Amino acid sequence: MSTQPLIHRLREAGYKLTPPRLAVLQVFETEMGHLSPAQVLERARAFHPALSRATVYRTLELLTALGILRPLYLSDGGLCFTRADRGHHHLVCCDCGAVIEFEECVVEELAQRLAAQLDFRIQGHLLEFFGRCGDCHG
Amino acid sequence: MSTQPLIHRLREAGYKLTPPRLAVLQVFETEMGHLSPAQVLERARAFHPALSRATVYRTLELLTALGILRPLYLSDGGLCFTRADRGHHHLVCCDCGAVIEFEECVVEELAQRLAAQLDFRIQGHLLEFFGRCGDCHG
DNA sequence: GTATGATTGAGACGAAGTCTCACTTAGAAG
DNA sequence: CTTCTAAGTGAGACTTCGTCTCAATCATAC
Repeated sequence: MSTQPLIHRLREAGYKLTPPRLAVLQVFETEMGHLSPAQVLERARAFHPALSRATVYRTLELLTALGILRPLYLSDGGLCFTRADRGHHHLVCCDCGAVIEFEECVVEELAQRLAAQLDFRIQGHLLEFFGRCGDCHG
Repeated sequence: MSTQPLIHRLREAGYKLTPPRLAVLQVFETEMGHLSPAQVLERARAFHPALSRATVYRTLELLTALGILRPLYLSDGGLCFTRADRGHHHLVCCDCGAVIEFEECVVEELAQRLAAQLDFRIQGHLLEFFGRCGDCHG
């Protein structure tokens, strides 16, 4: 994700390019994983110290609507955001909350089929397995 | 999901069988979809009017630990619970929030492979596609 | 029936997200 | 460059949601 084309997308959609928005974009430029709104706020203040909590939420919502970010609800209870240009695959332990990520993706073909059948433009996916990790099932 | 064997599981695990726990179990006996804690509270009060919010959370946590329920973090922002004995497959529209469920499951084989590789006892899964539904993409 | 530890309800508490509003600013127009 | 204006912002009040505490209650074993 390079910031340049994203700036274009903002302006094409009629939104202004402001320091707070740039700061949030910059955070996700270097972040490959997922971040909570509080983490985004903390990191984005490195670029724009006056950034407020409300603006972080507004910007995350905007970038989600534009398909640049996507929300991710992890099993530890928190809402996070991640870049929309990747799939997410993980196993979550219901007991200890451990998250194991894996890369293998078996859903691309299904995605294309569903997109065609349902007239849905698919941007990404989340595949989550849950159960007990080796430490927790005795 | 019949309540009888679940009652056994509770007692075998050393937990008492109380009216609040029964009430929550009864709610999920007739509910095929997912419910937020607030919804569970509301519905379970039909069976046990004095039920408190704290107890709902405690019971949901307990039933999750026992593998009877599982948390589900939907893209509309809320934590829900659903019966753990099914997979969940849906498409979510980032624009309007519409959720389209589908049944086809392509992950069973992958689940078994990962379980073996990672020593993980898999109880269920969530497969979520996101993007824009037919109404929202122009 | 009694004893006892698990479970509960109520409400205080804390964290997280939303809303409002006066102020600021990005971008357009001249 | 300067002016104008609607979009965007920060601050903080507010609401909502989940957690914690603790005295009272209750399920179960005996």
